Amino acid sequence: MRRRSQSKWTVQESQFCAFEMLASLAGKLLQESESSASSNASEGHECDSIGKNCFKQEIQYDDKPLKPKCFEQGRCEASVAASELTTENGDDSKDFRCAENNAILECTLTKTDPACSEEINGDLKYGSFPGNVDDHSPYFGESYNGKTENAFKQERDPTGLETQALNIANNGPSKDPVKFDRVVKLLSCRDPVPSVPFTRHRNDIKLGSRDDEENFSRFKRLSKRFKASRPPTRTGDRRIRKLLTSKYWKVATKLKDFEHYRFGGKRPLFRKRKTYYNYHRYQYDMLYKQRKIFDRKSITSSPEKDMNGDKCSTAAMSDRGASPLQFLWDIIRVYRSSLIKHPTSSRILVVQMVFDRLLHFTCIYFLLWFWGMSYLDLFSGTVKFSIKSFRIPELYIEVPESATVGSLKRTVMEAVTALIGGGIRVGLLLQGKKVRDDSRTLSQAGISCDDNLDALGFTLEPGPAKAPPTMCSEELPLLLAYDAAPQNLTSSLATPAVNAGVPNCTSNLPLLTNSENPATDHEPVSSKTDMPTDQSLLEPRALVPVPVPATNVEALTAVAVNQNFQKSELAQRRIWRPFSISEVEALVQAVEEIGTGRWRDVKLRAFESADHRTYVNLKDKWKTLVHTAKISPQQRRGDPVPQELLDRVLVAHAYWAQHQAKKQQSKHHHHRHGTPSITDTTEADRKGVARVPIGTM
DNA sequence: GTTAGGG
DNA sequence: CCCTAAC
Repeated sequence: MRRRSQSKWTVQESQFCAFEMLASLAGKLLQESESSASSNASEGHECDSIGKNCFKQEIQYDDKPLKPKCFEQGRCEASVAASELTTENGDDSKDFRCAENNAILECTLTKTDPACSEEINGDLKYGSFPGNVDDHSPYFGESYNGKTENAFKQERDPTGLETQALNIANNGPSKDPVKFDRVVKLLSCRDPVPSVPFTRHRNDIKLGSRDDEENFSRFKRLSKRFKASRPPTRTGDRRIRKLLTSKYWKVATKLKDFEHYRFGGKRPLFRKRKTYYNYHRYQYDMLYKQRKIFDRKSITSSPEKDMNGDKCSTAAMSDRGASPLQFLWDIIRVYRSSLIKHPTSSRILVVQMVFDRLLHFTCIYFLLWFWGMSYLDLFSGTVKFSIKSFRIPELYIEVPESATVGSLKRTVMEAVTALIGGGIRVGLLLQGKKVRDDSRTLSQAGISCDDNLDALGFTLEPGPAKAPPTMCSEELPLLLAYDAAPQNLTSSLATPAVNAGVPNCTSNLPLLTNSENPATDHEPVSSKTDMPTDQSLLEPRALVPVPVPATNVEALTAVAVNQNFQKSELAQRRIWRPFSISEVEALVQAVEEIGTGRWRDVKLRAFESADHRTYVNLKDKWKTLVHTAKISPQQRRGDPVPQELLDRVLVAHAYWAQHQAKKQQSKHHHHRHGTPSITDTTEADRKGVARVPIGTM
């Protein structure tokens, strides 16, 4: 009997470590497959002898790009899997928010080479549960000590469905189409209501204290060995946060969402940072799934695997002549749309659109993009992953009541395009019925704030595919945040254009809550016929190998992914608005009068009507002004600020700094002696009396 | 909600 | 422009 043990190394985390690790890991795997074209016959042997070190080095976070042989040439595979979950109270599984709260990010690294696996397994099994093993599998039969594992498996997977899924994923789907269908459903999980057993056992695992305890201790042991899997320390966490802020704020935001989804609705205990320890402790409660992905070489050599490997994606994509972008139409829906009262004008309609979740395919796109891989890589054996529950922002659209139906559709289309890319067609529903006459005005069509606040609906349908706009890459690719990541992907983080088209009136608007109407939620808003779905991609029957230049697909994918994410999830950054000279003037003036510690007052006095300037903006601008004033003119960039203004900046800065120091001093003095000091100007400040003396200016 | 400061 | 801490 063929002996093959399987090692799994599974860590589940929220926050950033998972991502950090995955990115690092994926990057290194890629690096290896790229740079190690020349390997030799002694691989297996070498690996046996240095297996532990190999692996340890491999997933170590800190640099050290050592290349263990056993990771070369796609023989080792990383698998990240996550699935749709519902809540424990399965009855509520239709609840949008419930489902949202269960995003799971899970990483499974699977070592597949038999020659290497044993050594590594010895090291890695600490962190893994031996689930997902089919007793009848010739691959696994021998290497398991049946009882415990079986019991555990039963407990976790009472129907065996998951086991089947994994088994089939491992061994290929061709033998039992029916079973495979089930499994495909399970794995792809487009259905927001996954099978109950699947859900339940995971929750059991996550919440069960016994397992938690066990896992945690396992994890601790594991983390001693592998730096990458260490429990994030405060410092580490902080470092990663730092890493992900600023230029990488977008990802940080996204990851925060993960965190939110992961824990937001389920474990109040973990909402607060105070419970940091417990929080992290529970992060390592684990894990359920691993999937082996096809070996790159065997895909090309085995016709059977061709059926569900590489060619699948190629066929599915090219078959429909679709740009990868169009995959999205199948998974983006308007979850709810309604009219909202405009804060000031009754003649203006404000349309609120809440999008359905982006299901896991979109998330896959994101990760592909994140790792700089192409869609085809998904099927060619490098990594496999999915993540659930991305959110795209709500959309607010203002239109005058006198606007036409057509213009509303167009406006929505533009806004949505800004969010997720082009090539969409927007339909308008009123009371569930399509409004077709584009030429009528909204009030003629019966759309007004007065009566039907909730009767409005939209459909998003795939429209004529447009060529993705070219991207400019002004900033470094996000991937560079991880030194191991491939750097050849020219991803762009250019400022998205969303704000231009979408009035940012979120904060001003009273939200109509609890107005969800489940009946309209699942309006067939996406074409059932044209759209490639994730399922169709995995489905054997859908596979009609069509030769297509892979490079095109890759290119398109990269672009689409980038755009989609930069424009949806990542599109909330305020657009950059350089300060004009007159604004600077006003700011300087105000600070001269008010001082540097009362930015709210500055805002109120000088920028009251400038909605796009917050007091934080002003404070930041002052900061940069001071800096600009201090450096030499040659070092300055951008629109030159008149030297006269900069001089005033310096004077005011110095004055108020001194003023503040004096205040501090007097405070201390006051404290020590208990007597008020006449130098205490706090009261004067508050009234705006104090200001930079004219003489000093 | 504001302010201060690092990025 | 963002984020967080501290207030």
